[in-house]
Amino acid sequence: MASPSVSPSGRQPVNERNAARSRESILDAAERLFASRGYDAASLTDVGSAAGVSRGTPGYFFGSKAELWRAVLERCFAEARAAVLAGRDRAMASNEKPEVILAAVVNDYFDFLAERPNLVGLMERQALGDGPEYPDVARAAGQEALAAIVAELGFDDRRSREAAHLLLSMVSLCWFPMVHARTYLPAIGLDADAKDFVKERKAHVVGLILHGIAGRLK
Amino acid sequence: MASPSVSPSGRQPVNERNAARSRESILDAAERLFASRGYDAASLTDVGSAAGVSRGTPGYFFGSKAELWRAVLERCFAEARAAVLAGRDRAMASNEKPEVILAAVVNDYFDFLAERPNLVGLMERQALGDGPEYPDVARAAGQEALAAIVAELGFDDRRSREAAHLLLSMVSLCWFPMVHARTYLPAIGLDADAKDFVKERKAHVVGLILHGIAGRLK
DNA sequence: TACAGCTTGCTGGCTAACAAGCAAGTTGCA
DNA sequence: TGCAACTTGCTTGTTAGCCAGCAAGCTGTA
Repeated sequence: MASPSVSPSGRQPVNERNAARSRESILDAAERLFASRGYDAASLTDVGSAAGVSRGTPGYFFGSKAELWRAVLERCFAEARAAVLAGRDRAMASNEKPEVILAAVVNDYFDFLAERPNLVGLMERQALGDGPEYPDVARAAGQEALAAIVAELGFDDRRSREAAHLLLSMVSLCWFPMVHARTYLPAIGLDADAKDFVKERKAHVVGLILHGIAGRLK
Repeated sequence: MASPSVSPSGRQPVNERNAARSRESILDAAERLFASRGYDAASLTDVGSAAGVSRGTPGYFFGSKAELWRAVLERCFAEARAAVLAGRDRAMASNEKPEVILAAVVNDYFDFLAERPNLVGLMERQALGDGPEYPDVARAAGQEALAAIVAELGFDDRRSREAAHLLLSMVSLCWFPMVHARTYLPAIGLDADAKDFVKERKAHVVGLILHGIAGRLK
């Protein structure tokens, strides 16, 4: 764990107490363990020791395992939502053509997912019904992403359904290879770790999306 | 459970013993429970009672929970592989143009997944590292699907990589909406159960794929 | 044909491990 | 000193796996 900071007196506090820091450590550890092992297989004992606190501390701060799960999901999806909003603002400010923006969105989303394996794992597990259900937790990010796409493509209400399909396709294309990087990809001869796989994949996906909507913009 | 068959004497045997039938019942129950609840959350007691046998019987036939998991995966992927081979043969025999065949493949794959939620759940869980790892189990089906696509599109060796990306895209587009039908789809205003969602979605995916490869065949 | 002897299918009791949650105790800090 | 921030012991429940045993029914023999 992180080495304890030196107190003003210069002495090393052996058991420094810091509720905020402990909470965050627990959330971090739980996020990692829930995402990688799943709700059942990640015990509160594991979470505690990964967070550098005792077995009982996760329960002390979060009340129950189910509440800890919820807190992890909420923090994670809040981050995803913030990323969507940031991406939207960047796109709106850029004054580029929709094609260029879509390509950038695919690019950024790919990188975003690659940097956040925990988010991918958690959402995946939630979709599979792992852990207590909190069905509303992904809604805000989805709605905002959809609104951003609709606005960006200049679609009217009648075609927002088309935008939803397009968004779903983009997400599918970026998401699936992350989840199945160690199972399906090698089975068809692709190596997610190869030097230029990501670049190659991005190009392929951008190509599909742009050809797919060619002539249907505005 | 299935009603016991009538013995030659006409009497109903109370405890009909039938190893083959018990094995299949256990595999069926385990497939369902592993897929829906995950490896840890599905206990051997649950499997036994869902299969109409005692708590100890799954262990008797399969040795351990890990072995049962493997047996379930193997049966499931064997079925998937058979479906790939059947689809390939149908396509080869049809003499249709590649575009038509690709559209049919998307169509059939969509329906195949919709009819086999257990396969989807199991492969998803395997990708997430749930249960003991058997990394080789999906390989045969993937290889054969890839070979079929390459042959069908008339790609040479140099372009088999392109075919792999195309296959990956098709699978991603069909797969993701199945897994996230109750989470992501409603978040972007789509309803997987709506009357014509499937038709609409198929059309969208076929459109993407065909536009994406337009002018790159042969 | 009958029946002893054996195999095989299946059950359920037992155990050791480990889980979550609670409550009582301890320690550092304002 | 008082309270918040923890830890530790305990209870209760659940699990996988082992094992002894029972019963169905086959097989060889007379």
